[in-house]
Amino acid sequence: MKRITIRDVAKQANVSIGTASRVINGAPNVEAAYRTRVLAAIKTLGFVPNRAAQEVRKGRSREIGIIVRDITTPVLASFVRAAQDLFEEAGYGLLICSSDNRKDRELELLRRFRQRRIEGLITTTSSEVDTDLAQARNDLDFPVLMFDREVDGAHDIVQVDHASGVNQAVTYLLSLGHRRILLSTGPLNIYPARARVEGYKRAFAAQRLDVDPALVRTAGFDAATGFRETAVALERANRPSAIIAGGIDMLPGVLKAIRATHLHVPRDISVIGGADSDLALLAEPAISVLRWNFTEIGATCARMLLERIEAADTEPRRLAFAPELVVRDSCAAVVIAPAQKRESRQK
Amino acid sequence: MKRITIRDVAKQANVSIGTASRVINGAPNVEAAYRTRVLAAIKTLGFVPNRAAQEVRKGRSREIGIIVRDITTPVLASFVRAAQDLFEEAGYGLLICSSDNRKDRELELLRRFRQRRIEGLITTTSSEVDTDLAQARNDLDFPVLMFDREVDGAHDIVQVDHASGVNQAVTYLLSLGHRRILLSTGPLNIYPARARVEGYKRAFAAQRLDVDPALVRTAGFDAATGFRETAVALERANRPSAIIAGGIDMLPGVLKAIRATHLHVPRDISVIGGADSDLALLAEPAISVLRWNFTEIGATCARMLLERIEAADTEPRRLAFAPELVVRDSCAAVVIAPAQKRESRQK
DNA sequence: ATGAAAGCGCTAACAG
DNA sequence: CTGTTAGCGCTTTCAT
Repeated sequence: MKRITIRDVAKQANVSIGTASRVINGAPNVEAAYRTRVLAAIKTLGFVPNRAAQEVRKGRSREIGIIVRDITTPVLASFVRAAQDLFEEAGYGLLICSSDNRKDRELELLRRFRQRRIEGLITTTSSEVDTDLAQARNDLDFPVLMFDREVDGAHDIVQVDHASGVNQAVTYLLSLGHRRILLSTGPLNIYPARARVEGYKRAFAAQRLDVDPALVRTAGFDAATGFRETAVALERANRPSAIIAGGIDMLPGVLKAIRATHLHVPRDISVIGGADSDLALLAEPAISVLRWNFTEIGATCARMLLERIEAADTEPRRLAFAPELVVRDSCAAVVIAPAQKRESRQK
Repeated sequence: MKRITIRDVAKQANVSIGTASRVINGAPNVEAAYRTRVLAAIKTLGFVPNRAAQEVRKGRSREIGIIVRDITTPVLASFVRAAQDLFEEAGYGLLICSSDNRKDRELELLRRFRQRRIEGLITTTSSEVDTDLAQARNDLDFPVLMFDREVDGAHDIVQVDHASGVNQAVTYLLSLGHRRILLSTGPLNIYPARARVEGYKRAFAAQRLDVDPALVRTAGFDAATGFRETAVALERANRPSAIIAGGIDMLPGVLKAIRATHLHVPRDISVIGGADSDLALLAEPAISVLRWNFTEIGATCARMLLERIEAADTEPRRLAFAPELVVRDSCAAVVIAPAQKRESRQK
């Protein structure tokens, strides 16, 4: 089965290759009779232009890359979808990849994107301090928009204001009388974890309360870590009275661990989720969460990157979106004297 | 910023373009001294071969395409990941796209894949009977593996045995005394919906019971439809005593609708989910589900497609995987006399 | 083992 | 408006 090329089309339509090409690319200056003949030839032969050849010749790919940690996370999907809509409208295709938060995979994806000569990249990174990754990013000859990270280099940056989010959550819990609040989040070499810890400390400081460093855990963002951290914390004699899931998809892990201890939410333990989800909404009781408008954020990223592609040498920009605390039924007021807490469990 | 090409590398290393190319492609017959010089040049110049040019010249893309309805669905993500692992190992890249179950988008994706000259495709389809889609699929000049669909054409087919799954679910519910069982699933122009309905009827027939056609709903697979169908059904005087979510991600919608009516699971209404999820596991009570090994299925699809690429003219094959009913706490035995049911609601 | 040169499928510049 | 032709970046003969 021989591949049909533009040459076959030209021959079939009895025109030159150039004319065939013009028709394919919708050039205006083609006589109607020729155009119809070429179109007919395309149809009968079932010709589809070879994209790779077009890219080589045109010297540009009209593709944008995007790297997320895990496309499965529904909020990230809405982020990607919003960005995709804008890119398609602007004539760009979108290559979507998951890094699984692994350095080797991230490097591999950057390499492939270079090979593909993409014209822009929206990405997070598994580490802000890793020199290999920083090197690989700086070797890129297309603009990079950093999402929710804090890195050196001339990148545009769009972030979620996690400090504000966790600050709202902790302030709320403190007002309910909670003092032992577990924050489980990712490693401090990544901005969202640092910001959450900062927001946590700020909220305590505002009330002139001390932070128990043992309650600030930075082991990882994923659900499995959420499970482990929660399980360990709940087994301790002086267990926390509230937990903040400091990651976008940690909530399942946290809830599984709580379930395993037979503690009751919110009577025995209050919970605030790191992002909204069906699970948070449908859990019994419904879980209070920090929520962002990911669709808006995705659209903004796309817009900024498109502008950057147009104007490569303007100043890098930086933007932050503040989350909103959605109060549902997963946080209860707590008796102030710590000794009482154990009793309330019996009730 | 000038793009560096293999020509620059050759010049820098003082070798011919051919030699540079041989080094880049790891050809064995290059003298060590030349090789090191080329490698050094590549490094200092930061050269990365242009993938599009390679594809044009080699006449093949070494890419596989995959179209799923919605990559967000976690089970589909594990399906894709398993397939991806095998493809990468075999030297193929994977282009992952969501069709959103929309015909226009599906056609557009097929068109793009043709332009990209992919060498194989794993896909579902939004309609098995649509002639445009069938036409577009048959115009493809690379092998297509149909996932969970029933279409004409010389495609390999891998399916989930939904008939068996729903049959298990209904048989189980009948054994608990349920008679009014709502099955909410997708339109009958798609295999998984047809198969589920068939499994439903078979289970009733096996007990010599009649099916109430009003309880077999085929409006759609998505969560929003699950919500609507459930809400409507629960408002009727003679409401069902059990609901089967006949779709991979319908459960959130079903549960939301139940929540809105203040009915209690499983006392007032029993529920079986169409696929396993964190939500099913963590809901209160935990939801019984039909479960498949999506990782295994994804790997199988990849393997079959790779074999098909090797041997284009062997007989198309067909495979089905049976789901397993995972019993949790969302189904209760029901009092047989229908009149009693309303009372139990007050209790 | 290496270099020169042809050419993959296509677009665009040029001449007519 | 159309045809001819150079050449995008690369791989792969074909000589040497």
